[in-house]
Amino acid sequence: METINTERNLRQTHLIGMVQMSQPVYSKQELIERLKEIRDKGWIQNRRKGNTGGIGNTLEDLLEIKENNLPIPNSAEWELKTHRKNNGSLTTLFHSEPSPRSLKIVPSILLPYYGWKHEKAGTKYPDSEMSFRQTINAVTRTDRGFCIVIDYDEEKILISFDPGKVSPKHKEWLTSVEERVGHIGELDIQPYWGFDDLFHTAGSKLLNCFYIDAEVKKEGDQEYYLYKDIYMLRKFSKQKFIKAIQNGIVLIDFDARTGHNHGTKFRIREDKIPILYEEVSMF
DNA sequence: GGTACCTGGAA
DNA sequence: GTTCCAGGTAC
Repeated sequence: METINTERNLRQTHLIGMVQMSQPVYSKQELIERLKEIRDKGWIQNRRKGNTGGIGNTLEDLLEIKENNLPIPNSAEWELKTHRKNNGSLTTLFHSEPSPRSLKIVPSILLPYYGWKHEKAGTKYPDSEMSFRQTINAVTRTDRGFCIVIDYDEEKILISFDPGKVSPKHKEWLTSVEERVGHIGELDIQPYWGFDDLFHTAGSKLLNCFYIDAEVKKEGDQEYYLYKDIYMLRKFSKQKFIKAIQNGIVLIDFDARTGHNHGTKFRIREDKIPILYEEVSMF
């Protein structure tokens, strides 16, 4: 395993890499140094115009790494996450489709029976385009009546629907749901994630994490990033994770339209990622 | 080529 | 903070 730590060598390795060899490998301390160098460069132009993931992709370009493949030892145990400061948006932790998987419950049930007409149906998309987008937490129901329930006895978390909690603004939608489903009440089949499966997915992806909190500015239609706060987070905690769900800090995000199910995400409120870990370092 | 993942917003 | 939404890749 070779260690590369100069710009020139990185470039050479990258060129060689294009014809066959592996990426450069850093020690964790060297990766932190590289991240600090990038921070010290100041504002950096987005290199992936038109892609909303530009902030993360641009950082990956600067590190000369492939997506989701950190060039450090035990890279399978590490994740690189980039987040925009001050935009209030959620950070995606990982994706996981709910059980029972065989039912493909999102595209086969939630979207057709509980979805609504996509706002761009008839323009960008076909007239029949449906949408089911819900960001759901365990503390309050959404205005369409969905929430997360944690069942400690059965060791699973599940999605609940209460038509009595649907906001009046969605009255027409509720009526259409009743017509489509045939009756109204709790979901006949509640999507769920078993604790074991969930902890396995979360733990294997989030065990350790480099988390970069970046500032963003825009000049014209061009974005610039300042990769400012560098965190090293170690030892993902299942206990803290389930508690964060219970407290409404971690949410479940359904994200499907007819032509594209973006997948079901576990997401966390801004800047809260460190609370999921036993050890937090900042650089 | 379909499904489940990845990276994330804007209002 | 909530609601609704985006372009991509791995297999």
